[in-house]
Amino acid sequence: MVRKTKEDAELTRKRIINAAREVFLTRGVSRSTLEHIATQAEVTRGAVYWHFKNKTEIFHAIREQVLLPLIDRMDDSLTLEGNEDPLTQIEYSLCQTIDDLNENIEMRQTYEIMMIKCEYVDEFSAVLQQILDNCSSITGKIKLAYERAQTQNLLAGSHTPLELALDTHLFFSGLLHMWVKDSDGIRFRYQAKDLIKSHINLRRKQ
Amino acid sequence: MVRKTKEDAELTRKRIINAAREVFLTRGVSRSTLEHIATQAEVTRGAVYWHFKNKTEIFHAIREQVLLPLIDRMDDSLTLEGNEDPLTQIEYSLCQTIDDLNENIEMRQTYEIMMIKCEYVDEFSAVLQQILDNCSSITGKIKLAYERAQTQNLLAGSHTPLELALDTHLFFSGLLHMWVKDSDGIRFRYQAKDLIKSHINLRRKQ
DNA sequence: TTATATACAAACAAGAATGTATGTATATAA
DNA sequence: TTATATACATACATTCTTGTTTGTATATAA
Repeated sequence: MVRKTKEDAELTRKRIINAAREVFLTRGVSRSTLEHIATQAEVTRGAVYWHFKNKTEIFHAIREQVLLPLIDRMDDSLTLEGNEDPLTQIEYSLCQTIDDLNENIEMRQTYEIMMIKCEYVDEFSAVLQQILDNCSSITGKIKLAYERAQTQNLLAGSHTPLELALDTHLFFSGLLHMWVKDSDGIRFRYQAKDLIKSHINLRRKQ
Repeated sequence: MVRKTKEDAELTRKRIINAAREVFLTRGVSRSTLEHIATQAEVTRGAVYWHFKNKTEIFHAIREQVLLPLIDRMDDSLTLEGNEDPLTQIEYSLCQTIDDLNENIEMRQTYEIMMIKCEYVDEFSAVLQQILDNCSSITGKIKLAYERAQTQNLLAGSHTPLELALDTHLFFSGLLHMWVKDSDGIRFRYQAKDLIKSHINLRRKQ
């Protein structure tokens, strides 16, 4: 039977997005067909084509649903002058992301899709540039925090905030990739936050 | 015309592997058809099916061609007692990998395929476990080097070799991912070795 | 109250990709 | 010298997907 009100239609749209996330996760983006997604969403391909032009548009919808909130949160926890010292602020910010991954299924699934269930070619290759831009932005935020740490004489050694920020960002990128791949949780998921703490302590003057 | 000798056949096999690497790189693994690969290799699908059971087998052939030599080299440069101090040994070992990526087209292409042109589902998901195992192995090697560094009192701070090794490995994982994504070279490729040097200096007692 | 746009479902047509089966020329072993 | 296995090329049948088109029930605006 046909959905009726605008609210119903919006609900259908969300069902399709959620269904697509599940299907992408288990079958990979390429092997997922609109029929798979429709079935999972308990609608027909007609509904899918009504709400989205094609699979790529669904993909982007999934990305936006999760990534936009994340960037905001990351921004806040790093930029806002908190009552914590800057190094602890960085530590908490990274740990917060790990907590998010653990608690938020949609975010976890989306990260997994973006990292190991998607091929960045053709329509998707533009996403790579977005990712790089995003990284620059995050590194910039971390750098600001390290600058404050430097001003407050919290840092061990004589490394520039930029060096430290790049190193931290690369560490965290690696950690996220491993976190996602380590679906058993044995190698990285359980100790992710310890690794972060340890990473930050490396820079802390004792 | 039909290839004749065994040497010719082996040559055809290699042509197919090389062709597949190129095709995978530009079209992604999923969207690459055996017809694409055959055309690129200037043979027909008949030849491809003669040498390989299917696309997955070609994928694994590409992986083995590059990854096996790499592991050996990484092993050597980290395990062998060189005349360098252990920290420099780690640094050189990581830099060596970057040099390899810059110089060896096949390795560069293969890394790019494995990281951003492949979906790890179904037949490919087993590769994830291999990657994790590989990472454990590399982390173990790095840890040994850090242990020697500790014995020689080269380390700043009071961090365990395991902590340091995990941190270094995650840093390097992140770096490789960024290196691959940064096809312009602007953000990471040009300064990759500086980042490594900086990372190692962070641990060095001055 | 009626016309129209909305929100889908269902049917259709076309192309693409895969695996297999068959054909064949040549090297090689007997 | 001949039989056979090798190393492919070619042809075929089948399945999957996709995009589009058509149909239709219902909400909503006029």
